[in-house]
Amino acid sequence: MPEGHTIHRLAKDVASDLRDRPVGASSPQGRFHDSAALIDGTVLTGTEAYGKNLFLEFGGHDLLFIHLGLIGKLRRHDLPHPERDTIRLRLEGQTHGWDLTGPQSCRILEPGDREEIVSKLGPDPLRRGTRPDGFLDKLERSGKPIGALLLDQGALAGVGNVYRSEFCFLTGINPHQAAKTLTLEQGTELWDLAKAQLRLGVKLNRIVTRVPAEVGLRAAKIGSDDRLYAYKREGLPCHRCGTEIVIATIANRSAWYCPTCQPKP
DNA sequence: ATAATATGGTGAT
DNA sequence: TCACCCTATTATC
Repeated sequence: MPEGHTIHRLAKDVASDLRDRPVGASSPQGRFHDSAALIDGTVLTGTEAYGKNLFLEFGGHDLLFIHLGLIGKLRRHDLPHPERDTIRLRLEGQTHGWDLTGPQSCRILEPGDREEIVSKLGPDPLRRGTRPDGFLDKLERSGKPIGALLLDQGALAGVGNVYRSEFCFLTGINPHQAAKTLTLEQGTELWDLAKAQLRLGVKLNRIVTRVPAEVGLRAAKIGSDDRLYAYKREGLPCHRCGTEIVIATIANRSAWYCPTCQPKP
């Protein structure tokens, strides 16, 4: 579920449900009980997404940090909530509530913590006014494969394992190619692509890389397995040339690409 | 019933 | 490079 587009979408949706009103906070699962009591009944004063990191501000000063990790979910429910014994944090507004399960992190930050977290991140293409310089600098110097750099949150914040395979496909770049051997034009193309694609991801609340380029927006009805070009498509024919998509391990995770459309230079 | 898997990240080896 | 964390869903016995 969670790449940067998911977190930005959550920041918006949670804000429109709960912002500027007192929020009920609890921890049915128990592990977050004391911290939930701290913010229970206070006003949600703001939400912020930075890459895959989510910050919720309560009472104008308490900052709650959430990172979903691989399996975490933050789900919206009508009230009353359905029962479940794994809810780390439950937030309740007037008409809707949000349940957090399986997060990698969920804690109240101390002063300075937010700055420390954010300072380790590369530019987030979903944040307004952000420039790609930090990403392009890393690209220029890094001997890592581009498929590894795209997953590095310190180089580019918000891209995950689906988008990295898709961006390499869409730019025709082989994911094994060393980042520093790419041209500035290719780096800029990757940045622009990340910006456009993650924005679309926020809008659709899912990753659909095939739609805008080839089919047009109304093709949201496209078969749910045909939304992507490469991710998890090993052995299947490339949507552009018919060659079988192959799988490789890059930066400890699976990456998929078309050996014809994305040849090694 | 048990195992494998998942759009992530950390900390040990 | 690996083991491990957290949960839910699907696949396999």
